[in-house]
This record gives sequence, structure tokens and C-alpha cells, in this order.
Amino acid sequence: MADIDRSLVRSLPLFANMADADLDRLLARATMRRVPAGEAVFEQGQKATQFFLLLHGRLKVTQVTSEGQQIIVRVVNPGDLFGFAPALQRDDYPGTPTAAAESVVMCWPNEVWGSIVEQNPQLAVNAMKTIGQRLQEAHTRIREMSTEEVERRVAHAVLRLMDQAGRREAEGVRIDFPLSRQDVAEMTATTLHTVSRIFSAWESQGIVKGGRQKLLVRDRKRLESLAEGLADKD
Amino acid sequence: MADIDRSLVRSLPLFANMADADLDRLLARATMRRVPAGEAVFEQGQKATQFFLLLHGRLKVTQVTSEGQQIIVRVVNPGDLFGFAPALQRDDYPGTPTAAAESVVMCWPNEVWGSIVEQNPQLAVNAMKTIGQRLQEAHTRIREMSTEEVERRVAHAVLRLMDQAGRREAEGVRIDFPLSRQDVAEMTATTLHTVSRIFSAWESQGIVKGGRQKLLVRDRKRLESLAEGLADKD
DNA sequence: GCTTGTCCTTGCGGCAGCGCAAGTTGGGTG
DNA sequence: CACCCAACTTGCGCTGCCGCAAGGACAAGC
Repeated sequence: MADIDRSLVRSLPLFANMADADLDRLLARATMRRVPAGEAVFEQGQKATQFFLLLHGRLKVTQVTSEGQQIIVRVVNPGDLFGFAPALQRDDYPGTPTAAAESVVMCWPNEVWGSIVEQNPQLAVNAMKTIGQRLQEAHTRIREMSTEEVERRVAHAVLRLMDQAGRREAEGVRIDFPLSRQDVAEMTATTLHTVSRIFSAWESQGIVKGGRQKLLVRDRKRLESLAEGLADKD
Repeated sequence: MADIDRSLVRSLPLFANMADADLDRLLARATMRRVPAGEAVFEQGQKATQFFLLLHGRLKVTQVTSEGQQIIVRVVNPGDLFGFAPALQRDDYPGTPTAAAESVVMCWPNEVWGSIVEQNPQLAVNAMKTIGQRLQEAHTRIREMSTEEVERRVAHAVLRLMDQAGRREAEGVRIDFPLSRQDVAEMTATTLHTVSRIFSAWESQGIVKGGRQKLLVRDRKRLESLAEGLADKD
């Protein structure tokens, strides 16, 4: 198996204060894998044998209920760790990460985790920070879902997507991966119908510009004030 | 300051595989604090200078929105770590833990965290596991809030409370701390009115027995089938 | 260029659950 | 023991959002 170059991951905050030698040792145990759009890296409930790092692309992590309803738990961006069940002492994966766009992931076998932590506590500290942020996000989302009405939640979700996956363009900021109305609905606990209606309304006000699995934000300010709940109706 | 006895915490899973000497060293740096019912251990947004362990009692962790609405993020049970902002590299506390019943907490200064992790990676691993479970719980809650209607969510919340704070009694299982309808409402993203109505209905079916800040579950099976969404109306 | 499938839009009716408001109960306090 | 206040109950009207359903638009494949 081909060696993986250090430069691929050197810039990631996760490995910020890790010595070159340690990093090389870590990379030596990793494998790379290409995931075509629409395909899952692993399935919810599967036995967890590896943990992962997203190098390139974008993943949507979904969970399904026993009734078959689906929700999007989070979006994985390049540089993020995911599927680190071993760190959490779980033996199965709690969700399914599906490639929204063609992606490249790095994989390590479970056993590596222990030795990493032993040899390089700093990495463990970084990983913990990451999980902490994720917990924070989850609580934010719970708070939003509890107290805000649909339009505000959608505004918040779009703002978050802008920060995570925004790319400047002539007319505004584009969400840089295929994102359907259904996806947004599953992120905000509503239905695609409602999302569609909201986007239509926003589009007629010049706040966003939609399209098939596309979204472009033209007026971030307006979106922010909607998210704050300042009803600027007109 | 009086020494803290090792036996107080020895049985906690958090310290499971920690040597006596290490544990003693840890306890030497801790202080104890009594928190009367209704009082907060610290306030949301305050600068994080310490992290904590609940020894005895029960805490409700709340967050308030900018509009002043409140939600209960989680319940802290004896043996749980809380307020570990340092581990998450945060410099303020994201929520407010309030004593539901008179409580006793152990406190460490922030700086201790780093040295703990260095000296005893196993503890860091345990802490990570804890945070992982918490993340898991948060996602479960998000899923419930997204896909389930109010009565099911309340049923789930009550079942969770039973597992965390249930005490067997002659008539059933009692939730072992003062819990108002308002509290349940803030856990399930609804209003105290709706919770009150639901409890009344359940009480008339003999599933639970209510009271002022009290709750006793008489028929767990029925509650579970409600939580599963098996509409057993009659 | 036509077909096919997926994604999106929009109107309409219904209802779960919220908000208001008025009453009741129970526990603690002087 | 009487008072008071916080917690709880319950009826009623309203509405935000869902669910259904029908139709339109875009992209890919043949």
C-alpha cells in the first residue's frame, strides 16, 4: 500500500502539535478510501472496526428511527474525525455517513486508538475538544428545536452550513455541496414541503437563490436577523 | 482543609482503574461544597475556573435563550462529572446547573485537568467515554424531538428519569427528586400545560401517580409501549 | 429528442398542541 | 390554624405546520 504523505494532514488542527515522526508512524497505519457520491462509508448499527478522518468531500450523517424516519445528525467537513466509536467505547456505529459529494476518507483500525492516546495524549486532548464542540452543537440544536419556530431554525441551519461549507461567488455565498430540500428538512425537524415554502418566500425577497440541490445565500444580514427572530415582515 | 476520604469515590466507574496513590493525589487537590436546593453551582456564561463531580443530590442543567426561554439540557446524577469546560477547551460554562435537591459536589481547579490527563491517561479515556455517551444522548433527544409527537417524547423522558433516578416503592418506582411539570416540559420541548394534561390522562389510566413535584410510575410496561408509539388507546 | 426518474413547488384542509385565563390544591410559614 | 404562594389543573379558541395530492422543472440516459 502506498505511503500517505504527511502534507495531506499536516495543516489540520487535530495534528497541530504532533511531532513529524509520530505523525508518520500514525499515517503508516492508515489506509485511504474513495467514496462515490451517494455511497455510505459504513452503516448504522454495524460493528465498529475502524475510525475515520474526512480528507476531501462532504458527508451527511443520518440516523433512522425504528419506523424508518430519517434525520440528519450532522454534516462532516474535510478535516473532521468521524466514526470514532472506539474512543467512546462503543462497539457499533450510531449513524450512517453518506457521501453527499465524492469523498476521500482515511481509515485506521480500532486498536490503533489506544496506542495513539498512550503515545500522544495531546491528540486525545484535541479529539476531546472536538467531541466537546460537537456536544455543544447538539445542545444548541436541541435548544433551537425547543424554542424556535420553523423559519428561524431553517435560518440557523443555513447559516451554519454557510460557515462550514460556504464558497464565495459573484452573487453571494454558495453552499458547496449538493443539498436537497429534503436534507434541510431532516436537519431542522420539519418537512420538505415547509422548507420549500420557506425558500420560495426567501427567494422572492432576494435573500437566497435556490435550485435543484443547490443553494446560494445573497443576503446574510437578512438571514441573520431572521435567525434572531426579528420579524422583518414585508 | 479536611482530607477527603478515598472511599467516597472509589466505587465510581470514572476512577475504576486508578491506583490508590493517584486517587489520593487527586483528592488532595479537591474541595467539597454543599449546594442547597434551588441554588446554582455556577452560572451560564461565567468564566470556567473549576470542574466538578456530583457526589450526592441531583442537578438540573439549564440553558436560557436570548429571549429568556429556558430549557433543561440534562440531569446530573451522583457520580457524574459536570462543568468540565477545561476538557473541552472552553473558557466559559455553557449552562447553569441548579440543585433540584440538596447536593454535595467536589471541585477541582482547572489547571489540574492537564496534569491528570498526563499522569493518568486512563481517566481521560473514561472521561471521553462519558462525553461520548452524553453526545449519544443528545442525538437521541434530537431524533425524538424531530420525529415523535409530544406524548411519546414525554414517555421517553420519564423512562429515562426512572433509569437515572428511580427508587422502588410499594406502589411502583418513584422519581427520587423534586420534579415539576414545568421541568418535564423543559426537557421535552413542550409546555407545562400539555405535560399536565398528559399526566392527568396517564393517571386516570393508572400508569402513573402524580403530585406536587412528585412522580411515581406504576406501570412501566404501558409507558414503554407509549414510548414505542404503539397507540394503545382506551 | 424523447423518456424517465428525481427533485421541487404550491394549494388546501385538518389537527396537535400552544397560549390565555380562571380556578384549585397542597405545603410551608408565622 | 389560618394564611399565602407556588404548583398544578382544565376549558376554550386559535394557528403554525403537517399531510395529501397534483403538477412542473430539471438532469441523465437511451
